[in-house]
Amino acid sequence: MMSIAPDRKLTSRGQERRDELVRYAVTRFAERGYHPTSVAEIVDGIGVGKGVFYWYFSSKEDLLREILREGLLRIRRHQQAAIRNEPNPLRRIENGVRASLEWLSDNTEVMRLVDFAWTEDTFASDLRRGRAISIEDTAKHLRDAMDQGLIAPGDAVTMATAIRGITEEVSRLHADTDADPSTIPADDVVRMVLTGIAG
Amino acid sequence: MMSIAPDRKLTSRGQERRDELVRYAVTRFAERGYHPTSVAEIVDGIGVGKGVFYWYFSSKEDLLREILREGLLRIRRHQQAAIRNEPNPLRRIENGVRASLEWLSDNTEVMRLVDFAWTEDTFASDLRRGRAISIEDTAKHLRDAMDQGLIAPGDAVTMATAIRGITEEVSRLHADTDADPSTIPADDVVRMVLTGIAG
Amino acid sequence: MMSIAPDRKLTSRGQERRDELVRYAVTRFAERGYHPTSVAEIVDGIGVGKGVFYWYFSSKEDLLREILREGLLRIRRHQQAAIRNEPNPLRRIENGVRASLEWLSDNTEVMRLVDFAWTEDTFASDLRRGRAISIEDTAKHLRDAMDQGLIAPGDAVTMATAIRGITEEVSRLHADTDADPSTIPADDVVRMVLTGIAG
Amino acid sequence: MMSIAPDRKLTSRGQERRDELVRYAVTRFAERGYHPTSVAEIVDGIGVGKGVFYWYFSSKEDLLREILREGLLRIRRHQQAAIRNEPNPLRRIENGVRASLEWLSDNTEVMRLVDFAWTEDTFASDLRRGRAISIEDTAKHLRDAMDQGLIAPGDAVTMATAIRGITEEVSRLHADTDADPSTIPADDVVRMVLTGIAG
DNA sequence: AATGAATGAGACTTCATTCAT
DNA sequence: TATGAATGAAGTCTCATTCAT
Repeated sequence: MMSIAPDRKLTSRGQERRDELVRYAVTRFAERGYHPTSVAEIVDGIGVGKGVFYWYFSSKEDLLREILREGLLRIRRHQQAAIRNEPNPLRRIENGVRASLEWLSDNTEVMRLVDFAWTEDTFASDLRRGRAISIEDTAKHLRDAMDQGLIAPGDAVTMATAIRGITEEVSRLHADTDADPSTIPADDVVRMVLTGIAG
Repeated sequence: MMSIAPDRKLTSRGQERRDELVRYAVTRFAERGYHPTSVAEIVDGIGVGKGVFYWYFSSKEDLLREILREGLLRIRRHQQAAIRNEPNPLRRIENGVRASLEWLSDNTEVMRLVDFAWTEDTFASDLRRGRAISIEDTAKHLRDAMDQGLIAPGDAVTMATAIRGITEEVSRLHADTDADPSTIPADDVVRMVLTGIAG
Repeated sequence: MMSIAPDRKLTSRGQERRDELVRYAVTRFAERGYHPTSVAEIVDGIGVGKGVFYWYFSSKEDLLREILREGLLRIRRHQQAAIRNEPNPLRRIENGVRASLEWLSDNTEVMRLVDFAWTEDTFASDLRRGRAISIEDTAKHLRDAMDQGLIAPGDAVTMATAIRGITEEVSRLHADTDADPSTIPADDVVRMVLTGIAG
Repeated sequence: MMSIAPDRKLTSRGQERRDELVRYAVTRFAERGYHPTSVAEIVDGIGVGKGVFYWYFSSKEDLLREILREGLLRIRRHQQAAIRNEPNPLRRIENGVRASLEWLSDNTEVMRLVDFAWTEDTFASDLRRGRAISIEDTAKHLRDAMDQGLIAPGDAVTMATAIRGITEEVSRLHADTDADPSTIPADDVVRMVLTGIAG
C-alpha cells in the first residue's frame, strides 16, 4: 500500500541489495516465467527475508516494471550511442540493427520479460509507447534514405516494423539455441535488411 | 486429476460447449493474460458451473495447450494450402507469407497466446519443435531458390527466421493499432521479403 | 477483488454456513477484538477451509460490515415494534428504552462490535448516519411531549443523546459484570430518563 | 523486548521527543484506528527513524497503555480539582459532570482511544478498574445526597452509570459534529442529570 | 452433464520488532 | 541517541481443483 518513493536515496549497500534482487529476479522470471516465480523464491534465492523485497519494491508488479523500464532505457541508449554522428541514414539503420542484435544477445533474459509483458494488459500499455517511438526512430532514417534517393520509396513504418521483427526474431532464435553472443549472424541480418529496404 | 481422453467422442452439444469455452477463454487470455484470467472468470463469463470446465479440460494448463495445438495446426494447414502445387519456390515463400499475414490478422488472439506460451518453460518446449519445423519449411524453399539460381546463396535458416520475424511483427503492430484485417500491408511485406532475400 | 453479489441466492445449507460464520465471528470479534481475530482463527474454529470464508464474504472487512448492518437493522426493528401504536410520546420513549436495554443485553457482542467500529474511520462513517437517525427518532418523541405540555421545553437532541448514552452505558456495565439479561435495572433507568427529561 | 524502565529519567529534549511521539500517535490512532496505524507511519510522520520509537516505548502496545494511563489520570485529576472543597453532594456531581464534559471536549482523541481499548481484551482489563472507581466516586456523592434527603433513594450505581453514559455520549456526538468545545450544551446536560436523579 | 460449495496450498503483502552501523 | 536496513511470523486473500448432490 505504502508505495516506495522512486527517488529514494539508498546507501551503497542498499543499492547493491536492490541490484541483487533485480538480477536474480530477471534470471528467474526469464527461466520459469513471471507468475510461476514467487517472491518467496526470489528472496530465498538470495538468502534474505521477505521484508527486504518490499523494502526495495512496492510489489512484485513494481519490480517487473522497474526491470522493463531500465531494460528499455538501456537498449535505447545503446542504439543511440551506435548511431550518433553517422551521417548516412543507411549506415544509421545498419548500426542500429547491429546494436540491437548485440544488446539483445547480451540481454536475452530482459528480452524474454518484455515479450511476457506484452501478453498482459497491465504491462502492455507501458510498452506500446516505447514501440511506437522505436519504430518511428527507424522510420525517420528510412525516410531520410528515400529523400536522398538511396532507397526506393515505400511505407517507412511497415519497413521499420519489419526490421524490428527481423532483429528480434533472430535474437530469440539465437537465444534459444546458442548461448554464445558472438555467433549472432549479424552480417546476414544486415544484408537482408539493407537489400530488403532497397526495393 | 483424471485426465481427459483426448479423442473422447463428444455429442454435438458437447462439442459446442467445448468450443464456447475455448472461444471465451482465448478472448480473455488474450485480453488480460493467461494467469490473471481465472477459471472462475471463464465459467462465469459463459454462465456455467465450474464442473463444466473440468468436464472438457483436465486443467487450465490443458486448455491452453489445446488452444495452442489447434491454433498452430490451423496456421500450418492454412499455409500449406496456400503453397500446395506451387512449383516456384519464391512464389511458395510469397504465398506462405501472405497466408501467415492473413491468418495472424484473423487470429490475433491466438498469436498473443503463443507469444505468452513462449515465456514460460512449461509451454515453451512445446513450441520449439513447431518453430524449428516452420523455419525449416521456409528454409527449404529458400534453398530450392538458391539451387535454381533465383536468389543469391546465403544462410537459409537466418533468412527464414527473418521472414518469420517480419511476418509476426507486422501482424503484432497491426493487431494493436488497426482492427481491420484487410488493411494489412501485405504487398509491402512481400516486396521487402523478396528483395531482402534476393541478396 | 471479485466482490460477492449481495443478493446472491444461497442454498439452505449455504445460508446455514454463512450464519455459522457470522455467529462464530461475532463471538470471537467481541471476545478478543476484530483485528486480533484472524480469518484463519474463524474458519479453524468451525472446521472449514479458508475458501469457505471468501465464498460467503468478500473480505474480513465485509464480514464486519454485514454484522453491523444486520445488527443495527435488528435493533431498529426491535425498537419500532415496541413503539408501534403507542400514542403517548413518553410511553414511546419508555418503550424504546426498554426495547434497547433488552436487545442490547441479549446482543452484547454486537454492541461491542459497534463500539469498535466507531474507532476506525473505515467503519465509523457507516455508523454516523444510523446514529443521527436514531437520535432524531427519539428527539421527535421528545418534541411531541413538549408540544403536548408533558415535559418542559428543552434541547431535544441533547436529551435524546443523553437517553442513548444512559441506555448504552448501563448495557455495557451490565454486560461486563452480569451475564443474566433479566437483571438489567430497566425500571431504574426508565425512572431516571423520565424524570430527567421532565425538566 | 527489553522493557523500558517506566521512571527512566529523560533529558528535556528526550521528554519533548516522547511527547511529540505521543501527540502524533494519539492523533493518528484516533483518526484511523490503532491497528491501521503502523509504527512506521508514526515515525515517518514526525520524521525520525524507527529506533527512536523503541527508545521511548517498549512496544506499540506499551505506547497505547501509556496514552490511556496518562489520559485517565488527567481526567481524574481534572474532576477532583473541580469537586474539591465542595460540601454539597449535588454540586459535587454537577461540578464533576461539567469537568468531564470540558475535559472530554478538549481531549476527544483520547476519548476515542479509550473507546477502542474497551474493545480488546488486552486493554479492557486495565479499564474495568478505572470505570469501577469512577462510578463508585459518583455513587458516593449520590448516596450522600440520598442520606441528606436531597434526592429520593434509588440504585446509586445505576444512576452513576447513567450519568457517565450521558456525559460520554454527549461528548462523542459533540466531537463528531462540532469542533468547538465551548458549544457543549453543559447546562442542558446538568439539568437533565440533576432532575433525573431527583427521582 | 452440471452445479456450486468446499478445499487448502500457497501467493502476495504487512508490520512490529531487532540490530549493525 | 538515531538511522534505516533487515527479519520473519503472520495476515489476508486467490484460485485451481475436487466432490457431494
